[in-house]
Parts: sequence; structure tokens; C-alpha cells
Amino acid sequence: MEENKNTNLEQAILEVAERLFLEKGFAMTSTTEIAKEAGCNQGLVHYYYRTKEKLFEEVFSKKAELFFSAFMNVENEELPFREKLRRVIEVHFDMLMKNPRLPFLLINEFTTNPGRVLSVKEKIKNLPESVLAKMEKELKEEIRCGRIREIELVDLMLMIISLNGGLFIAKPIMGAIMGMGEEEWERLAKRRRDENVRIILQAVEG
Amino acid sequence: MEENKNTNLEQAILEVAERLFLEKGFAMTSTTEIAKEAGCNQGLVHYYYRTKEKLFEEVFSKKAELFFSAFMNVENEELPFREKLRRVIEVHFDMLMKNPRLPFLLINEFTTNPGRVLSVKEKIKNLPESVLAKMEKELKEEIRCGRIREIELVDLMLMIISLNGGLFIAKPIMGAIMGMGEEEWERLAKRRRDENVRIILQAVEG
DNA sequence: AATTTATTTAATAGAGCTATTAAGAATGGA
DNA sequence: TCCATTCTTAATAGCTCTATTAAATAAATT
Repeated sequence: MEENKNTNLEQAILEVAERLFLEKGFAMTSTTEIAKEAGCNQGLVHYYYRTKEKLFEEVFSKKAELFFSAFMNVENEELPFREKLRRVIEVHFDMLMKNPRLPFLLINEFTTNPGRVLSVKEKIKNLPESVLAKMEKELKEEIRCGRIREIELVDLMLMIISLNGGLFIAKPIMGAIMGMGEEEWERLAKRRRDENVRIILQAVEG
Repeated sequence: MEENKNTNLEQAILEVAERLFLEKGFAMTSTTEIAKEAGCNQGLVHYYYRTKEKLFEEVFSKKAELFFSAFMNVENEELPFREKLRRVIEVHFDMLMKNPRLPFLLINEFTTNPGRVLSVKEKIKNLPESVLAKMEKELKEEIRCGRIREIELVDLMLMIISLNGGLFIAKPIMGAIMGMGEEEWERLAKRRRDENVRIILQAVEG
């Protein structure tokens, strides 16, 4: 119902699309619905974005970039490894707090249609690659100095993403099965932020 | 292409439906496609299962039960808590190895349509509730005796599900972004099974 | 064999969806 | 003011999908 600021329908369409794609995924969102919620004719969606696919990629690449940039930002800070790791986990977690549906979007679209995200990969691949390379170097160095135990970068990343993402992914499931309400989930989330840091730091210890 | 054993089309439809729902989710699977792959007329899908919704629930409830039964089986064994916990994690992991798409199915459908799974919840709710109650009691007892640190059952469960499930959820993402192949993933999975046990046991330590 | 019942197909109604097109309204510059 | 460009709508072609129905075929029963 929330209307756009400057009656710029192009922007309004994008915003509605973003919300709906995040809520229900690509397949279950129609351009008809997007238009209706944006308060314009359905044809206009195609006028501005040509195809539903292109509109989706607009949203998706932005979100995918957001997801990976969480790892990027901390890389610039000059901190000892363990502190940097803590910050990565926290920044990643906080980003998910602000974008709780992001994990769902990524999972859903990468799983059902890896092909669709190939173009997105092009856009963001230099991002993760450079970051990963840097992280890998630092990780190796820490291991070499015996400050942390032998661990692969992919294992470390997977731990962070699984623990952080799992909380948000499981939210609807816990809601449906255990009847967990919003407030209860919020309390859980508050706990998990620190716990995830603790668990991962503990796990990389020698 | 694999044909059904006794040319029982009802069964064949169910099996194809299971495979396709797991592969692509509810929304992206059509009864037309199911029929084609089962080698029968599209109307027959509706003859046996009436609606796509009902067919889906048939598949879904079976899979959801499988997911939760992984926690159930171990409960019967008479083991010290830490050993039991290890077994729960391992059994859960092994079950996912045999049903790698299961997490995706659960996430996708609970997230996009919590309403649809309400009927499923009815069927399986006594299952998790009794198991959870028992686990909760044991957990509390361990904490009381100071053998493990203070931790909520939901936190423990979330850790297990996140770490175990994350590996399978992230598979397509790692495939698409880092170009991770099947063999490499298998090696990763082998590592993660033990690692997840180690991490969680370490995390519940005092 | 005759008849009832179960399975399977073909055809189609009815709906919704994407994408295009042509026409109308608004806007801004000359 | 007039014209060109941009924005917006209405209409619709062409799909595909779900679900139903009637007719055909196969199986089972008497």
C-alpha cells in the first residue's frame, strides 16, 4: 500500500518486485501482481524492464552483491585475524537481520535455476574472487604460524553462512511447526549472533 | 526414464512427482510434466490424486516425517548424552546424504506457503513433540549436573540443522559461483560430517 | 458371456500469465 | 503553440496450466 516517493513508477515497480521476489521467489510472482501492487498497468512492467527475467536479475544481482559484500567490507579493516573473523560474522549476521529473506532468495533461485544466475555470476564474480583470494592468504598464514588449526577456507565460509543463514531460513519452519512467534524469534536471534561468533572462533582454535 | 516395476501408474506418478517436487519445488512442477515423465495422460494424475496440492502433500508429509524421524530413532538407544548427541548429528547427516534435496523442499514450501503445510503439521506434530519433550528433559538433566553448559534445546537443534543442512543447501550455490564439482563436494561432505559433530560437541561443552 | 467396475485417454473449459502492439495522455523544448 | 519524445493504458495474441467430463478400453465379477 506504501506509495512511491516521487511517483516514479519505474522505481516503484522495482521496489515492489524486490519485495515480492523476496517473499515468494521468481516462479510464484507474476508481472500482473507486481503491476497491481505498484499501482500501474501490467504492460508498464514490460515497458521498463522488457521481461520478467530481466527484472528479476536486476533485483537478484543487487541482492547477491549485498550478500557477498558483507565479507568484503571487513577485509579492508586492519585487525588481527580472530577479530577480523569476528567482524565478518557479525557484519554478515547484521546484514541478514536487515534482509532476512535474502538467504531464501539465493537458495531458491540457485537451486531451481542455476542457469538464470549465470549472468549474475559474471557481475559479481570478481568481487568474491578477489576477497576470497585475500582471505585465503590470511588464513594460510595464520595456520602456518600455528595460531589456528588446519582448516580450508571453504569450510570456514560454509560454517559462517550455515550458522548465520540457518537462523533466518528456519524462521518460517519454527513458526509453522513449533508455533514460534516473532518476539520469541527475536530473542533467539539476539542469542545466536553472539553464539555463532563463539562457536566459530572455538571451532578454528587449535 | 526408469520405468515403474509393476506398471502401476498410481505409484509411478507418485515417484515422478516426488522427484520433480524435490528438484524444482511445487510451483515450478506441472501435472502435465509429471504425467509426461510417468508416461501417462495428464488427466490420470488428477484421477488418482485429485489435485496437484493433494499430490504434493502426499510427497511432502512423507519427506517431512523422514526429516524428523532422524532425531527420533536415536532417542531409543541407551547411550550417554554426548554419544547420543553424536549419533543424532550423524544419523541426521546420513539421512540428508540419501535425500540431499530434502532441505530445499522444506525451506521452499514452508517459506512460500506456510498455510499449505498446516495439514502436514497435523500429521507429524505428535512426532516431534514427544521427541522434543524427551530431548528437552535429558538436556536439562545434563545441564543440572553440570556436564554441559547452559543451552536451550532450540539452539542446539538449530545448530545441528543449520550445519548439516547448510552443506546441502549451499551445494548448488558453490557449484554455480565457485564452480565446485561433484567430486570436490563429496570430499567436502566427508569432512563436514565429522566436523559438524566436533563443532557441536565442542559448543555444548562447559 | 454379460455386466459392472476400474483405468486410461482425448478433448476442452476456464483461468492466468508473458509479451507485444497500437493508441491515448503527459511532458518538455523549440 | 506545436512538435517530438516519453510515459501509460487498453486490448489482445499466444501460451501453459489445472481440473473436469465424456468416451474408450481393460479388468474383475457374477
